[in-house]
Amino acid sequence: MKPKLADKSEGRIARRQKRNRHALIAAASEIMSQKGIDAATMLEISELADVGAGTVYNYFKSKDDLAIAVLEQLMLELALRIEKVTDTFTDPAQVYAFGIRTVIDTATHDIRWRQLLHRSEVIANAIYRQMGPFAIRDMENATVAGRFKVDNGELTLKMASHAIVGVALAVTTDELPVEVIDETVVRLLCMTGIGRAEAQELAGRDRPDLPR
Amino acid sequence: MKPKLADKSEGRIARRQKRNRHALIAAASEIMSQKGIDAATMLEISELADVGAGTVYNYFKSKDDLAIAVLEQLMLELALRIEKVTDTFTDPAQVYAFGIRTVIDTATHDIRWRQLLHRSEVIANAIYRQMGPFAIRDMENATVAGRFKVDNGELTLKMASHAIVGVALAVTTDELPVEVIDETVVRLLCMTGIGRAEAQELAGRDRPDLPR
DNA sequence: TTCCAAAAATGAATACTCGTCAAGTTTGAG
DNA sequence: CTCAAACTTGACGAGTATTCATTTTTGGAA
Repeated sequence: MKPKLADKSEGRIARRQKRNRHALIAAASEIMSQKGIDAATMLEISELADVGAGTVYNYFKSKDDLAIAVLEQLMLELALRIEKVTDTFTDPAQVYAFGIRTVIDTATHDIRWRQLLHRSEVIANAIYRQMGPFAIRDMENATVAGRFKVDNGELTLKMASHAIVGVALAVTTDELPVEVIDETVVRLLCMTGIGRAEAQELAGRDRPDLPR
Repeated sequence: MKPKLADKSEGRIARRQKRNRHALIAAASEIMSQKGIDAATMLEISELADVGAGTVYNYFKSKDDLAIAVLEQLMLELALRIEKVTDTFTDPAQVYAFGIRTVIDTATHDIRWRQLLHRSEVIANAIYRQMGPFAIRDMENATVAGRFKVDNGELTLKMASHAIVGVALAVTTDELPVEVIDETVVRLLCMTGIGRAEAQELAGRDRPDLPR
C-alpha cells in the first residue's frame, strides 16, 4: 500500500483484476443460468473462469455476493439496451411502459433468467437498483408532463419490480398463462396514477426491437 | 397398509403423527424465525421437536418443504384471524382492504416474520395460497357490488402478494421508511380498479383489533 | 538487471450440511 | 403371545462454501 503506482502500472493491475472479475461474473452467469444459483458450485465457477477456487473470494465476499453481481450486470445490460431504443421516444410515459414490458418479457422468455427467478428478492433488488435511475427519471418526467401522478418513485418501482418477478415466476412455472403479461403491464401502469384507458393504449403501442 | 385400523386406533396413530408434525412445524417456526430459513439446521429443529434427525423426512420431503409448511401455517393462522374480524364488515371492498393492510403490517412489525422475508418467493407464495380463497372471494364480491373492477383475481393477488413482501422487506431493512405502508395499501387497492380517492378513503378507515 | 516486500493466487484442508438407510422399536390385530 | 407392518432413529455418505498457509507474481528501487 506504500509504493504508489504510476498511471500505466495502475492501469495494468486494474485491467487484470477487471479481467478476473469479468471472467468470474461471466462464468457464474453461465452456470447459474443453466443450473440455478443454489445448484451452481463455487468450484465449477472458478474452473470455468480458470482461476483457483480460493481466488473467487478475493473478488466476492460470498456466493450470494457473486450472484448479486451476476444479476446486477444482467439487469444493467438490459437497462442500457432499453435506453438505446427509448431515447427516440417523445412520450416519457411510453419510455416507462416500454421498460416495464421489456423486463417482464425478458424475465419470462429468456432461458438464462428462468433459473434466477427462484431467488426472487435478489433479482427484484437487481431490477430495482439497476433500472432505478432510468425508471424513476422516466416516471418523474411523465409526471411533469402530466401523464403520470407519481409522488414516490422508489416505492412505485419497488412494488413493480417485485410484482414483475412474481408474475414472471408464476408464468414460467405454468401457474399462470403467458397471456396475463399484457394485463400485468396495464396494472403496473395504472399504479403510476394514469387512467386505465390510457394505460391500455400505452401498453398496446407498437414496440421496436431491442438492439444486439 | 393392509390391516385397516379401527376408528379408535386410527385416531391414536393419527394423533401421534399429528403431534409430531405439529411439533416439527412449531420447532422449525421457532428456529427459522430466529435465525432465518437458511441458517436453521435440520438437526436443531429435530432436537427442539424432540424427534430423531431422520424422522423429519418422514413428514417433510425436504428442508424447503418444511419451510413452506411453516410459512403456510403462519399465513393460514393470520387469514383465519382476519376472517374472524371481517365477517362483520358490510362492504366487501373493506374486507379486502383490511386483509391487505393486516398482512403488510404483520410482515413488517412481527419479529417472527422478519427473517422469513428473505425468501421472498416462498413467503409470497404462502400468502398467495393461504389468503387466496379469502382474498379472491372478497375481490369478486366487491366487483359484484360495483366497488372493484377485477377480472383476474389470481393475477391481482399474485402481484399484490409479491409487492407486499417486497415493500415489507424494504421497510425492515430500512431501505424505505415505514410511512410508505399507507401509500402501498392505497396503490394495491388502486390495482383493483377502484378510484384513487375511494382507495384512500378505504385505506383510511378505522381498523378493529385482531383477536388472540 | 537484480532484488525484495507487498499483493494476489492457489488448492488442500476445514467445518458443516442435507438427506439416506440399515437396524431397532412400537403398534395393534389375530 | 406373536408377528408383520409402520415408524423411529442416529450414524454416515456425499458434497458444499469458505479459510488459510504457502507459493507465485508484481513493479518500483538500487
